[in-house]
Amino acid sequence: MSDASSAPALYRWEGHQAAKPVDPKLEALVRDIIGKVADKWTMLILEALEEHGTLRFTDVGRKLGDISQKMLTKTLRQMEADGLVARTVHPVIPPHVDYQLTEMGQSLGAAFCGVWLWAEAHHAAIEASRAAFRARQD
Amino acid sequence: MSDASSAPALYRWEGHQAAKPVDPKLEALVRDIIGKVADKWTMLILEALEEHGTLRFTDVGRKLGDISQKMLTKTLRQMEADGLVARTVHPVIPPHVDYQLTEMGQSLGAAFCGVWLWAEAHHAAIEASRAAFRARQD
DNA sequence: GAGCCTACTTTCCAAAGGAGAGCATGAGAC
DNA sequence: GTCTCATGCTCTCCTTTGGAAAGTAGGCTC
Repeated sequence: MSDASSAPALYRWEGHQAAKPVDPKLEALVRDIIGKVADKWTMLILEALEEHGTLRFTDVGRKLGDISQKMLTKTLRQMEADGLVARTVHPVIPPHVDYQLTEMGQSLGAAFCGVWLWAEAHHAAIEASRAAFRARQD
Repeated sequence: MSDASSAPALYRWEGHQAAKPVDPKLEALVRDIIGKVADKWTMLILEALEEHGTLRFTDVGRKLGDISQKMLTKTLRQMEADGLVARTVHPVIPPHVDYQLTEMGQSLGAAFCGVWLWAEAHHAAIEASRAAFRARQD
């Protein structure tokens, strides 16, 4: 309200407050990382590699079960670019490519561990909530 | 390999190994929950509510900054259905709706805390990896 | 020389998501 | 009385993302 004098009277959805105690750059950066890392496929690949150690391209796909090859390629590339997985190409025919977690990938896997445990602990409560919500909607 | 005799010789991308030590039902359920919960907007809303306590609809949108109203509505509804947030409608004009984390939402926020710390701790390393990856691509 | 094997790539199509307008409705301005 | 605004959505386009399936390279086997 303080700076509403010069701003148009219209409600601005995209407006952002200027005064923030934390560093906005760091905030945005962390938010970007979260946006990339908090991806369904990233988490699932992370878990598969954490559990099985080194996996080949097709094996990762099989562990996940229902990922398309396009998304598998894309997500693995992104994770490689972010330094989460190491990609080892054995120059043989037919091609042989191994993927494994880097140290950073392992640490992220450890950080996500709590979320997995949470999901395992609360899946019953979540399903109950969904049922109750559905009943409430009627 | 054991059941390859009756299966077609073609490589089946969508195939899945039958012998697994863990319960496949639980595995699938947890995977589904992770797929829902490991959503960019869910995590960001969770953090905003964790940090600010109770927020109104438009305030949540402002904290996130770049979410569309459609996704905000949809994600909040999903989180409400999953029992992560409580939605309180004050029947006044103009409408006033409050959102706050439930106990379960708070526990999920705590579980994600490790991921936030990881992101804050490793953002420099990630950027370095990205730069190196880009240079490697040339 | 036909086919296979593997890690992709490409193409086409469906689904998800963003931008912006519209809606209901009563309080306050004029 | 009439006009406008404020708020939490909802609806309608239109762009981007993601899935399914076919294609590719190239040495190797039959």
